[in-house]
Amino acid sequence: MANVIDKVYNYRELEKSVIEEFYSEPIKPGFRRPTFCIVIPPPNVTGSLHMGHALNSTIQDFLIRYKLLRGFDSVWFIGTDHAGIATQTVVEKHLLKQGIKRTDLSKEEFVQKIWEWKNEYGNIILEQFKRLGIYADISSARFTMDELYSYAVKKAFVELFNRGYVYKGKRVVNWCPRCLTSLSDLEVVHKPTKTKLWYVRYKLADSDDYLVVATTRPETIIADTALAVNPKDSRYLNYVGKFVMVPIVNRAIPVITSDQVDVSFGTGVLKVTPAHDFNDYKIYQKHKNIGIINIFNPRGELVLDNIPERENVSKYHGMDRFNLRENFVKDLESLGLLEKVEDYLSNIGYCYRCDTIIEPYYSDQWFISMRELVKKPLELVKQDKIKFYPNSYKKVVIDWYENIEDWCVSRQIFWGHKIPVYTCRSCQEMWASEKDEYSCPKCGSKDIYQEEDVLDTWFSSAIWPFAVMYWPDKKFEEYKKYYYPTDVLTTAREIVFLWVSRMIVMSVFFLDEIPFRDVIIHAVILAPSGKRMSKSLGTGIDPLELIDKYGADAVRMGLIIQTAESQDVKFSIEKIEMAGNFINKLWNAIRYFEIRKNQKPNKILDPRIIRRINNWLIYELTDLSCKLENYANEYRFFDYCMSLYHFVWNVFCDWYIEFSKLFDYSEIEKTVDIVIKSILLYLHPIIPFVTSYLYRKLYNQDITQEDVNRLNEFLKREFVYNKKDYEDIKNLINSIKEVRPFVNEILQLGFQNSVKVKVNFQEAQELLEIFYNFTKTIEGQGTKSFVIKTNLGNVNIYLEEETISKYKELLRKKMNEINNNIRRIENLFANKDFIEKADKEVIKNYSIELQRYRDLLEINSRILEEL
RNA sequence: GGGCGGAUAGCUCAGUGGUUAGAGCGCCUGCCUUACAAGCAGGAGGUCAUAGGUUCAAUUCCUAUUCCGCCCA
Repeated sequence: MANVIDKVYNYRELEKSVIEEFYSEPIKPGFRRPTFCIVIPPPNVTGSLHMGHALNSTIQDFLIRYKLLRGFDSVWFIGTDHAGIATQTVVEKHLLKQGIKRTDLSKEEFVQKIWEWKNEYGNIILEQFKRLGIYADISSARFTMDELYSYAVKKAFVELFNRGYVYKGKRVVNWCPRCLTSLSDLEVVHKPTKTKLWYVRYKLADSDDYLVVATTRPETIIADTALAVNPKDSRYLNYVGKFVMVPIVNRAIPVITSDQVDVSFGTGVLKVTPAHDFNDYKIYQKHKNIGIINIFNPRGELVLDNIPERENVSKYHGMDRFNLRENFVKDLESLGLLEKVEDYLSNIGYCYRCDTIIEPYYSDQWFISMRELVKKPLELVKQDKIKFYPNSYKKVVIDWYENIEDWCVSRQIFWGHKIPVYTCRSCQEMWASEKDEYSCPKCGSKDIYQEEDVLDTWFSSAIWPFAVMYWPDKKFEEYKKYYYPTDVLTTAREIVFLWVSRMIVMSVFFLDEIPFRDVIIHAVILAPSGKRMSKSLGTGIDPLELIDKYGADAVRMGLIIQTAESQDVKFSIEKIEMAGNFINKLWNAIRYFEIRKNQKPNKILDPRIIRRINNWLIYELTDLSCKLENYANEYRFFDYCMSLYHFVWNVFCDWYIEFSKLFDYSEIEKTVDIVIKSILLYLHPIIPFVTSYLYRKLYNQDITQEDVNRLNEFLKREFVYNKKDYEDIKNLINSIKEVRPFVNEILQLGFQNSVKVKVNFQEAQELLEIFYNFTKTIEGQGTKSFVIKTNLGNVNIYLEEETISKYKELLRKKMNEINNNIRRIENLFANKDFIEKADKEVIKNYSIELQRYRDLLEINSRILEEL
């Protein structure tokens, strides 16, 4: 029979053919129990596969395939996110390359362009997922703006609106003057930024005295409506209630008190600019009489309309924030109102999409009132109804819920779900509806309009786990029965608040049910330099290139073995190579047995020995499978991989295969078969391509149809575990390992092919032949020898005359070590406290150890004398 | 400012209150030994960040410090 395994493991061809097999038929939900279900964190529709996706998807696919092989109806819901601002920005840039500016197009035309772009490029990332081999029905991927999903979003909003959780209000929000939209707190990235602290004089209205204010934003002086000092600050108490004149503007503003003023910052006097600063806005809410003046338009340029003293600042009209700052400071200086300027490191907020400095901006926005909504989720998380891996995120989420702020959900961009709120121009009635509306339900007027703002992308993703199962359609009921709540959510830490915690809120609100039982927060893979991987910084590493170079299996396994728990790791290509080498090893091990089927060894030992060895291997396998199950259940993917790695390489290949070379194939066949089947099944969640391929080749079966539980039952039924065999073979291996270095050295000194030994394995005499074979030793005696004491018995190694002096040296060194160990343990025993307080088990172990060392010392010193 | 995590071999990372702290890569020695040179057999290499404390025993637990990273305000 011809060998079925190629000599060379060629991942390219192999993976190409297996991909076709994987996706030849859609993978459909089975609606049968037991089920296992995951929803994917939907990647942005603009995205292309990056390292985060690769790791995240590998983990999810691991779980999906692992459960699949354990008889579960394993379902993975996938899809993409419309990613409002992100997509709009990408398409804007795309159009700009063609010479089209956003402002050249009407809103409708622009949205049309985005759809065109989405239809052309939007599925790229899903196709890329195939390269990773994910076990999911890509053909039925959802999109957060597909028709049904959009309906779900509207339905959700309307429900919240009708139950009083939505309100519209004028507030200071984070505003991006480039994207021209508000942002939620979570969409603002704070970065320490070098700037200056300007010390500005504010003259009192009724005297020449003045107060000095330190500010990082002198341009907003124009919008000042008060100065504030801390009520405990005795320096300024007699100024409280007086008025000062805003420099240049010449507006009289009061000096007020506020606990929020930090006495140690600057001069301890704060300028209050409610429309352009969050803290100042808070002060304003308690002192509404001071007023609020918005001086910027949405692009962050000065407009005069709201400024009562507009004639005093008309020269600045139209200047943007930074230009205004420069000019304003210059004028302050020339007027002698600038006392000093200091360098200052300030934590400044930037737009997470375009990196523009955020402007706090007073504007009309829609909010979801969160305080009530998080109450139940908070309890559920506290009670561990949802578990976090690692557990430390539990506290993080709890803290966030406990300090929750209302959620600004309106965005002034074009791409997204329009807020489904309508207003009647005739009677001012305002209502929300998931259907298109044409007339006022109250007065019947047709003169109505819908809100122009769209919803925060994260609003639509917050309902993802159930919307993806067709909520609120009737179909959802059936899905819910089988797949809700989902089992695991796997995601990156950066969206724990943006997404994870909000999904819990929405799921509990709409379904009175948690969305998932477990949340895995995986590591962040940094560039080798330790910096964040980023395309714009050029620090990104493209997983697709890695797949081309090393194969998807190696990439998957390589990613898993470099990320244990959630500690961030620097990407190491060595781990990918390590995985590649491992797969090659596996390939060749399996190939070896294919070859052995038709080949007899030169030398055949007593079959009783290999039967013991078989038992040892089965014992190791059983032990392994217990460990693997625990690791998988605890999401310890690293440990899962590495224990398989060591079993395959250091147990199966290094020892079993080498042993097997001395025995007839008929003696190993049954054991080899079950071991190979097992390791292929266990490895399949990590390296699906090569395992699918080999399984088909060896057994002409689809590995995904197999069941680990059945295999384990078969193993229990057909094989015996024999602890004695296990321990003897283990000891044999250890004794070989102990003797080898010495033999190795002796052989390198002389011209012998083997070293003479006298071995005393009293209880395992039949293993001697193996021992000789594996240590390059022969049974025989000389005059001088030294002893190596192993768990199986003593081994005397005989020396040639010319090597003795070298070995004396070695022996002395060895005895020195032994002496040190003896002394260490003797000291321990001399300690009364130790004898009294240490565990008896520990003391016993130490005394056994001590005896061993003493025996060893005795033998060695005798040899030293005799040599 | 508040919170969290990290510091272990040259590099990237595991791990542990109790024998001699491990892996991969790199390095050194010897091998193309009939599955695999993507390999085999060996070897060198560690004050487990620093200082205290708890303990019979600390790299492991506690406290402080330093450095690095992240999150929140």
